[in-house]
Amino acid sequence: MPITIKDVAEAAGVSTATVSRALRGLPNVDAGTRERIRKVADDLDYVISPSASRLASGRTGSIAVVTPYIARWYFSTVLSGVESVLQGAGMDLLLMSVSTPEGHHRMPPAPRLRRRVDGVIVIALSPGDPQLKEVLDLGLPTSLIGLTHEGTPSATIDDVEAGQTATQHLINLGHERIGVITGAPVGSPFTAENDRYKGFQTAMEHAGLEIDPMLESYGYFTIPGGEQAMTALLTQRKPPTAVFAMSDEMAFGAMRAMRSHGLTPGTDISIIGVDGHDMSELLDLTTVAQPVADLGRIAAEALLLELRSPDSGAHPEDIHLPTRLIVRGSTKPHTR
Amino acid sequence: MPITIKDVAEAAGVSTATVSRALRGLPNVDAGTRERIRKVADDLDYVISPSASRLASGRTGSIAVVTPYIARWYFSTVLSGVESVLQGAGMDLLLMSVSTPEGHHRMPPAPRLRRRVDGVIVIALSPGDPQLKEVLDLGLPTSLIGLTHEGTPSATIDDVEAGQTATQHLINLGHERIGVITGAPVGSPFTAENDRYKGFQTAMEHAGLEIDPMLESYGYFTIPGGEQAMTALLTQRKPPTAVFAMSDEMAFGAMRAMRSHGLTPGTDISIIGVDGHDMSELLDLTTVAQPVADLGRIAAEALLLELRSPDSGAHPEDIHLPTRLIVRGSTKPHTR
DNA sequence: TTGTATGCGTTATCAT
DNA sequence: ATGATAACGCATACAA
Repeated sequence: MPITIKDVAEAAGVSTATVSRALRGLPNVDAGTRERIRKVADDLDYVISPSASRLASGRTGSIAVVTPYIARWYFSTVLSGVESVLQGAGMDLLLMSVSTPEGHHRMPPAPRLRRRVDGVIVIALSPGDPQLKEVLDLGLPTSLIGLTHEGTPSATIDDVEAGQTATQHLINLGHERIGVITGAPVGSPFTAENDRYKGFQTAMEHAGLEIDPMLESYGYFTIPGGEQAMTALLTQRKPPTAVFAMSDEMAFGAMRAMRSHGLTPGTDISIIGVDGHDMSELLDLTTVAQPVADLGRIAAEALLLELRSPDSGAHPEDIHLPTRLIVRGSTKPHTR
Repeated sequence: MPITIKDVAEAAGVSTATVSRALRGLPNVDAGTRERIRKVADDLDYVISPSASRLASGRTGSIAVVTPYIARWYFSTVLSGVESVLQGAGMDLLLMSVSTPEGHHRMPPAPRLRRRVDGVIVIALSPGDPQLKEVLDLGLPTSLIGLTHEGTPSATIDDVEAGQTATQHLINLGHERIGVITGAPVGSPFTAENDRYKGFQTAMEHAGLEIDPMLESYGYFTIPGGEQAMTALLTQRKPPTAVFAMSDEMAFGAMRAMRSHGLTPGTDISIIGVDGHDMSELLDLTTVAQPVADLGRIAAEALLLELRSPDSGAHPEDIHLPTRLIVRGSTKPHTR
């Protein structure tokens, strides 16, 4: 029923081959012919059949975004950056979540990727996640965001630096008993998390401060988690005077825990996060902001580039984007 | 290079037609044959070619989600609900934003939808938006979320009720000078917004209270917008004692404005929002919560249903999901 | 229940 | 610069 390339060809008095070339902007087409074909196609309201085009060309014109979450600030913001670029490039964006909104696992994404996308963008999956390996094993052009993997291009921030910056800020304010809220309990496989911890360690060492294991807690990168983590820290015999939370959302929860205990963030206990979350300004949270949407854009652009020149050896492995310390009211000089 | 249906057919000693039927679970296939084919396909690691299948069948197996924003709480949460259902149904989800992350306009979505999806889910576009009309005019099975349109199924909350509930709550607390923060300046074309305002009016009328035009402001459904709006209200000669903000995010901004003016939300001025935003609990904001992810799920399920039975006359037009008043510290009895 | 054969709408190769 | 035509890989009507 819909108009096909054949209809256009007949109406324009040329072959389908010429129509195909003309409409795709390929060379070796008379300028006049091309214009005529364009007009005819437009008049006929012709729309190419993606399925047919894909079948014949082998290219799908679409890119999958694999993410553990959709409704969380970091992920949705990255996603918006990615979408922006892909949309501009005329690429279809296939969204694929690895876990349900409730956090449950579900069908692995890899099988659902095969034969239907030209490339994949993976957001902040844990490097140890088997799902990640499966996706990478697909052998598709891939771009990582918020995690690195040997041999795969990625867009990240310098998490070591971020952790160090955050910690150093607290140190500069005179704090010595500095607590830390990480994501997962034990040696997590999360690149970002590990690196931020390294930065924390480095800063502490340089300052000649000791890391008290009792001042370490974890909050799964969620608000409630951060609240619990902070509560745990507060119930120590000797609570910290400052806390480095590895994400703004955990910091939010931590601030809430402080208030529940009658403490004022900043005044009683300093707290700093990482992210630059929309809400951090509102909550007056000091944070090490990262250009999240840009991470998405950069990764998408890198992938598009690779798709266009599958050969060009010089693949920039990992692109680092700068972070920025934003000092607000949640961190204040230590008063003894 | 990849395995095709032909390879499977040969390996299983049957025709491609039988393989096609067997693998798709169609009837009229011997149970044994089907099993054998399944095993062979599995052994060969066969994956169907979507392009070929689509071209031959005419179905794309994918659904587009058209949304004005991706990185905002309401939209990303709806999206996660939608994705969850579509993923479960084995449908591809094509994400298509109508504006850039910066809010700028871009290529209209309608042309990008043609011939590549079986159905469309539209999230909270303004009823007057030309983009919406274009999408609807595509004639594709469509499901709306957060907006209604004559003749198109939708999943929404009862916004009139929500507005009324919120306002009534303030009234019940003894407030009389009640301000309202809407989204857009003049008679906005936004279904939800208009309805919430109607609810506001109704509640005020029933209580015999007058609506002071000077106590109406707008904040574009954003935090900064809400802050400005509240600031405008606070600089009135006679500020309100309570404010109904049409979204939690605007309420957040409003709370910030209050604090900037040395006022405490709840104690000095009561404020209530609509949404049930993740952060509302943290900020102790009273709100009329809506089941956002559910809206996405319901809409997706409705669309799937329609795709499966294009005929079955009884299309439930608009599905209303219940809201829930959550009272927190931002609203308190009026003290004169 | 199974096989045969045609069509789906392009792309791309090879001529011209 | 343009045309003819063979893939591309599957679905489906029709036969058997």
